[in-house]
Amino acid sequence: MGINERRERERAERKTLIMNCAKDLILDRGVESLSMMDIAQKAELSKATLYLYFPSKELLFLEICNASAVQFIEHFRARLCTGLTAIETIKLYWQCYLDMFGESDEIMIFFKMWQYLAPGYPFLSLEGTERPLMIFEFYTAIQDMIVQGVAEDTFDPAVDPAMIARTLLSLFSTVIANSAKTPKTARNVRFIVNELTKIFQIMLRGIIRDGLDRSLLDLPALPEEHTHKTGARKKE
Amino acid sequence: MGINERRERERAERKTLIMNCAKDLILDRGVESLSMMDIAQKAELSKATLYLYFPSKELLFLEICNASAVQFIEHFRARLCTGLTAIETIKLYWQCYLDMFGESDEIMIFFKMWQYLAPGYPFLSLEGTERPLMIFEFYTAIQDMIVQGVAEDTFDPAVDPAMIARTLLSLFSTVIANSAKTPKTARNVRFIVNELTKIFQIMLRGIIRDGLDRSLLDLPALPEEHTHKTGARKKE
Amino acid sequence: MGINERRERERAERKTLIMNCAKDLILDRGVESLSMMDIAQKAELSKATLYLYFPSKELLFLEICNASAVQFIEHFRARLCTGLTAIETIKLYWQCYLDMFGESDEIMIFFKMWQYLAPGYPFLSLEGTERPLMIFEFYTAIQDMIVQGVAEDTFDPAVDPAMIARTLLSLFSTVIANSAKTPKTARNVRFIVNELTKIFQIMLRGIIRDGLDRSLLDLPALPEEHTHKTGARKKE
Amino acid sequence: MGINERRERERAERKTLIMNCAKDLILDRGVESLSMMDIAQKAELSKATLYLYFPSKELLFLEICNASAVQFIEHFRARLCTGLTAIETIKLYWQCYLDMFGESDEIMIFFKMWQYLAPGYPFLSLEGTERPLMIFEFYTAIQDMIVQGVAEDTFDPAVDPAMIARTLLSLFSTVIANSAKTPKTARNVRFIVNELTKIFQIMLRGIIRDGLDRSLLDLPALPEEHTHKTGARKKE
DNA sequence: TATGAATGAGTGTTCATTCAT
DNA sequence: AATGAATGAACACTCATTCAT
Repeated sequence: MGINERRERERAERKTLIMNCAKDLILDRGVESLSMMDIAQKAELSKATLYLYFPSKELLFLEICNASAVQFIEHFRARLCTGLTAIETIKLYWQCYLDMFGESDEIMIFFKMWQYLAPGYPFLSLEGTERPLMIFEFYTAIQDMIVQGVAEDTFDPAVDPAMIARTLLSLFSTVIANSAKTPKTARNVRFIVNELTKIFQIMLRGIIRDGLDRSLLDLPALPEEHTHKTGARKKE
Repeated sequence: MGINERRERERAERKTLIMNCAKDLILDRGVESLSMMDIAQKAELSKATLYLYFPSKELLFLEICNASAVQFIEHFRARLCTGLTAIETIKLYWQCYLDMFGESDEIMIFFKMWQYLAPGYPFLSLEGTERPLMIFEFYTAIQDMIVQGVAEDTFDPAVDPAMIARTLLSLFSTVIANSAKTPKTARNVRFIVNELTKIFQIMLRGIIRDGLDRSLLDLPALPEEHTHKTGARKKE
Repeated sequence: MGINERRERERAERKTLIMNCAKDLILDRGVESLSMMDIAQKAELSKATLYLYFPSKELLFLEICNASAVQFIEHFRARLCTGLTAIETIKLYWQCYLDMFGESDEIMIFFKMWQYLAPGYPFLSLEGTERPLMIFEFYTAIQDMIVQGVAEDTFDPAVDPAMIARTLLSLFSTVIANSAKTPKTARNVRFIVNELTKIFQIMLRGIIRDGLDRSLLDLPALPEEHTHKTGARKKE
Repeated sequence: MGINERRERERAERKTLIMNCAKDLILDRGVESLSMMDIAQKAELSKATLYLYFPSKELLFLEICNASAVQFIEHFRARLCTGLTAIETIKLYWQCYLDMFGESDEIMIFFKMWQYLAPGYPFLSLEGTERPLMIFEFYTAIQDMIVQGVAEDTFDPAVDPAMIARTLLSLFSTVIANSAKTPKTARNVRFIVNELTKIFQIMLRGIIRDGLDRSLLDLPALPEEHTHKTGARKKE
């Protein structure tokens, strides 16, 4: 069986290689204008070889999107512990966003891909899609926190947790995907993160139960020393 | 002179025909995959004929976008009167959205086009674009209202009006453009409008000055009799 | 009959107008890239109207070519008088070239058109062409002079007059048509004329009968005062 | 390594196939009206395949032109030896033209391509062209010979070598390119060659130093047995 | 397993020509 | 007589996908 295992490992490595090349190109030049030939050239493979690992361009893209989503979700789950209040969980979730955004480009790739592959999601066809998108995890995680917050009497009981989850995700998606459009040198991580934080905070204030102290919701700010970090992915 | 007038009228009608065909296709299948040949076929014209009315695909698209923007802005301006408080103006602005959204597809087309033509706007390159996009009007209108609200001591003085305007516009854009992706038959105008209303209300609650009564911000709901109306554009 | 005459006169005027517009455009931008729409716009007529006066683009061009040829030939014939030796006639012919080249753009238009319409002529298909090109007149005129020169014992009896005529015409054509490719401001009439004169003189020296004094063949040089004149056609 | 070599050989063969198809079409119907689709059809390939071998139409044409130029220049250089007088070198150069013209169509293709790619050259923009055209070699070779002839006191010191080179090249170009326009069956190689020879001889006589014996310049004639050969390229 | 080669179906755009009015 | 409108056929070029080797 050793030989089969090695085969599978090598196959996985090749897949990862291809996906990483595609990711680099997505960051550089966007999803729309990305062709299979571009990816093949970057990976120093032939176009035909790409099709040995991915049955189509669409599915390659989908896998990239999911892989990035998994990275975030695992990052989040690794830090999640039991016994947290809704507010604490939300703050943790938020901190994970900031971590990922400051330290790697996976979040950007995820949102760019998502907007390309399922632009309407999650505002529509939540149930209709047959594609196994990890996006669902992002969505339910937020939703669960809101539900918990309502149960804990922190959030206005009139809020619709599903809608809040959709809206927050959409906002994050828009802000982050757009920030990816600025050239790397000019992209100001700190600015984006602050923008996101403010929006998030406004949304939370908007759903807090009447009478509670708003300062409960103050979110962690990006530590000063992250300002100059623009992402971990190395460029050749 | 009668003949020249008729000619001009017919020409304008033909332009409108082409733009309407393009709009229908945009609503059906999105902007990205829309080709000049598709439009020509829909309009039952030759591709070359399109070029008699629009010098390029880009300018055809821009004209569609602007025409839709103008429709909204005129609708809004016609209802705008002096002496309104910020909150009243915001409610009016909002009502105009609802009117347009319930009665025609122009808002949808506008937001789809916008996302295609200036995808990062207004989150980036506010000043950088040299294209005379009506989008700017949408943006400044919201911003002005927030500024007025801060001045009137209705909104939290800590808010950044430009950021709020960006965020609101982005939310409207995302929700509406995405709602356009659902098949016509299934699209539930009432659902979308309620969604938008709730989001807007949450955002406003999030920026209201501490201590003010939130019910000040209650927005007009879509009247019951609009529920079954799904848009004025006829489909062949 | 007066009304018919006026009609015909007006028709001729319109034809001339169209041809002049085409000529201007040929001088400016060359023959290859010249479209019927360009001509129509310049003439402030519709494309369809052009077809009332010329059955096709090709025949319009042909007529322009012939008209320019006629201008030169008439210029030459008006100055031709009986009793001239071959050398004298050649010098006269030459002087007419210089006149036309210095004073109007007809020669340029003619050669440009010629190269476009019948690029191989007269090196080939002298007899094969069914198109009534005035080019033939240019050719036979030179040929006749060479024949006369041989008869008068000025030129080497071994020369083939037809071939000399073909070659000279080809040289003039190449030099002049190419000179038209330089931008108007830079075009140095004097340079071109001197170039042509030297080439012509070399050809004549090459065919003079052995033993005759070469200085017989010295050609008139362009008078100094023509240097700054670059053509009579006015530009709007 | 054998497989790579074979691949490269096959690729070169396919390139040659495409170029040869293009050449045939150029000979048949000229450069101006030649489209990529024509070439693809002739080569029994798809249009897209052509782009696997040549990045653009322009570069395909340029390569054809240069390849033909290289053929001539190599033919000439292979025969060039040191210690020749200017007259001898000129005669050799000439003989090489005749060889090529009698035995293959490369000269024709070269001149046709040249007129298409750099129509004014060398009469204008000698220095302005940034395209690495082999044409330059043709030109300087002739110029050098004239300079040498003047130095050796064979040619009239008043001649301008650059101008003579321009003129001769233009003549060759015109005659040969034009001769390519006659239908293959009718094209009389002998006639063209004799024509060229006479013209060349006349030009040389026109610039020989006064007093020298003209018979010095007698050029080699095409051997009788070449008369019926009309070119080596086979037609399907 | 990997790939070079190939291609069909497209893209936006241009233009000489026709025809109803 | 004049023209606005229309178009078919063409153009150079691209790209996701297939297949023989």
